[in-house]
Amino acid sequence: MGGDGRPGDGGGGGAGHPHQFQYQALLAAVHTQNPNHNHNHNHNHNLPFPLPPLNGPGPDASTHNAARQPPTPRGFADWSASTSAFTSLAVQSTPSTATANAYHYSLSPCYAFWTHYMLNKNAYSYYPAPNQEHTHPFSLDNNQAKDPGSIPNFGIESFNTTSLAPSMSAHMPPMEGPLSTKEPEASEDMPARVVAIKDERDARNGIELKCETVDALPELKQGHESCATKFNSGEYQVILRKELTKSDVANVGRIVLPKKDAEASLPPLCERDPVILQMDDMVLPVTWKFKYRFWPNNKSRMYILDSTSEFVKTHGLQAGDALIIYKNPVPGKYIVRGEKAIQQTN
DNA sequence: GCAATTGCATGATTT
DNA sequence: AAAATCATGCAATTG
Repeated sequence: MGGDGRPGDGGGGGAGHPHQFQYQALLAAVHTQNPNHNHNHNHNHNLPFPLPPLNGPGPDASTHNAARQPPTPRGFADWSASTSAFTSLAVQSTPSTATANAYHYSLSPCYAFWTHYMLNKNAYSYYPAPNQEHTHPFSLDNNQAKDPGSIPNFGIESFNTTSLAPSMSAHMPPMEGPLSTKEPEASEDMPARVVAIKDERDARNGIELKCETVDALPELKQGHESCATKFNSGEYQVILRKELTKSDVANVGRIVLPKKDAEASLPPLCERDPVILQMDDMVLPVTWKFKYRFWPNNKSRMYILDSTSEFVKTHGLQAGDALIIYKNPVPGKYIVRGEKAIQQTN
């Protein structure tokens, strides 16, 4: 049955996925649009932010599972092609001492930067610009600060990231720059505590999440890996990370989610009724609509994220890559990102 | 009848 | 060793 969370609307021609190409074209576009853009370093000035024609990011990225973002501010959604520049930057490995199966959790600088930028740019009342006293190769120095479209900086606080998951922090390269005002890394056996936006409780059908105050999370269940990225009064918290398996990417567009994380951070699934989760793509101007549900399994449950094939294809995710879900300051939504595994250079 | 989806069972791993 | 979790294959269902 197609009930699939196809895009904004009944995905008529589900079979062909011409859209992935559009997305990719979108991504690629930036490169050509911003020839100056140096892929490797020195982004501290003259960042490729030719600024988004808010009225129309061009490509018809609005179909399918994903709905194009409206020109209005919505969490991470409000951006345009220029932003995809970050994608290109993302392809870089980290110096991590990666162990064999190490998590390649790396908010690569580009992402960090992107986030940094976008938050500043789009957050409106949510997130004023990040603290600029951080110096970092990617620090936004003056650029976005001058972005006419950005909101004024109200007393910026620090933008920090707190890594919690033992497993994650263990491999997560210390985030640099703006993102690295990180707390003393939680050591492997020391799961840290995280402050999180508490809203799961109120999350009824995944649509009415209420973004309340920042509050101490009771206790992210043991082992729950999480990473809170803090921006002033708001936080971006990694609520779930899944290293994709063959079946996650090759199958029928469904990804098995780690039970613990799913139960801890996604809307509760009371019945068998699936819940549609809207997730803003972290690098594309689209909002994915995934069907979140579970299968009874033995005496337990298996949590599934459905209708993910477009997302996977669009990001070219393969086994070994990862799916990362963040909490979105926008009530009822999440932010999703596909993370390519770091290629190991022997 | 076929292809795409969905639901479930089972074996492998991990805890 | 037992229990829990998860990856995956496959049957059932749907369009």
